[in-house]
Amino acid sequence: MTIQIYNTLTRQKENFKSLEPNKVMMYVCGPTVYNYIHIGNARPAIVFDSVRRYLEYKGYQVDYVLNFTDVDDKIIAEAKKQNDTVQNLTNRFIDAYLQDVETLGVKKATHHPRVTDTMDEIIEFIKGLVDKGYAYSVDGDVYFKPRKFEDYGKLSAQSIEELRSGARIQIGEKKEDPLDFALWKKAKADEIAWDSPWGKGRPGWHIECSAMAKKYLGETIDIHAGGQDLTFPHHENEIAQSEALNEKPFANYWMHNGYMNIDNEKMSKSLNNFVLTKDLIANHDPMVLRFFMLSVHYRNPINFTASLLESAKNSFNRIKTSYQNLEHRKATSMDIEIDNSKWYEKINHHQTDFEAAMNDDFNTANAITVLFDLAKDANLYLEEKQTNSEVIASFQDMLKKLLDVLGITLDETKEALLDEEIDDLIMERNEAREAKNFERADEIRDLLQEKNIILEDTHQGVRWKRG
RNA sequence: GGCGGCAUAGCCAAGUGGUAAGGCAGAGGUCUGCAAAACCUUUACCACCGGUUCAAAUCCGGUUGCCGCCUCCA
Repeated sequence: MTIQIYNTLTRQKENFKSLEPNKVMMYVCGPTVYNYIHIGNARPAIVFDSVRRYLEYKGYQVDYVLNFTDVDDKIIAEAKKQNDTVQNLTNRFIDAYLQDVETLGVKKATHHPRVTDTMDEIIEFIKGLVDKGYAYSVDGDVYFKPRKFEDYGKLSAQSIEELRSGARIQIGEKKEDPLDFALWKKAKADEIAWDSPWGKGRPGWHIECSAMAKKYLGETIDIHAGGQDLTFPHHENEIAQSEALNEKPFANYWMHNGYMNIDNEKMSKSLNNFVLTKDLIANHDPMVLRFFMLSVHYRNPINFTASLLESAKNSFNRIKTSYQNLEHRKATSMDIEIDNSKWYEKINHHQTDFEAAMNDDFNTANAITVLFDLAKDANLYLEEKQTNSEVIASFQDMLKKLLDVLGITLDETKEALLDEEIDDLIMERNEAREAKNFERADEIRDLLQEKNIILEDTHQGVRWKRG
């Protein structure tokens, strides 16, 4: 069974075939680092991390590149505002970004290049485009000419004439055509700048990604991904730059994730309606946020509200609880000699279903449904009078394995020992229950609940969990 | 104006030609000293109108509503 990917370039699902067998080269557009990321920014990080994890699960070695745009107009403006250097500012927010996404279970990229560390390659790239006649310099600026690139508009499905009507020339720009976009921007008096054949300046936004993708992955890559809003102009321009220079396809598959909405409107820095990731995960289980995001197909929009997150938490709890109940049952399971093949078959069947869901353009919503099915069967198994520890372990292993593909981990540290006082209270309650002193038993249960410890009486003894 | 997306139960969300997955919330039941957890049962004129088809949530045309890109944005 092959993986199918919806390719924005062709607007249809295609069978995925990597350039090299068992290897995938993947580039994801990263953040411009002048602020903390909001949960909309976290969506591509999570979604494409799951894509990567699934590809790895399927045996591919994935070269995953996620860049940092660490110099641009907004960064310069923000640094000025904070009376800090561009470098200090960007270092700070790169660290913050990495910390946020790590908390969300995102694996580190193979490479995390920064624009400011890729300056030589960027300048070389621009030189090449100028030499080929795709770009021209005017008074310290360098512009790319989309008109010269025949396929311009192929990703966003727009004709060059239609695009032209919407294009504007900003004051101070010296473009030959409104569609032309900057590859190199001349530095203003006190701005951070690099030397180039066109004088002191810094790169335009689009050229960075073309140069970084080429440097770390090569001239043609397998998958290029990012948010839907990058389709035009950013990715369209990347294609134009890279294919104009390299004369070969830039990326075989283009993937774009849908927006994170808030009150049904796009969450964005410019609309100022965002929720910072760091603020949210300070008060909520980051795995719940991840689960929430993956419960919707990556190309569809997600509306964010507190109650939807709460609902996702309850959903996730179903899987978590199932795992914990398996864990609790381990102690009283024996290696009984009965035929367990039925359960093993079920477990394997769920794995197959999970893969089928993921093969279908990374349909994590359906993959999660399979996790519910697996948890359901685990719960049914726990209804059995006698359980086998190997079957229990198989359920647990499969749950963990599939959750791991989605980048979701179950917190097992809670199994740490309770302190003695609590332990004593549980013992006392057990004695009270045996003596049918239910008043005292309930009192103790309420007392522990105040300490966020929930007791559950089962046929196999008392089970506890944190609330 | 150009391009694109979306509309499925109280809520969220899969499903893109064969008669509606799953989860949350709710209701009833089983189990339990009571709870909890779990299990069982239960909830859909698939925005509207027309067309194609033996058959449409799914394809085509139209209508309405919402959203996005075309300008920095994941």
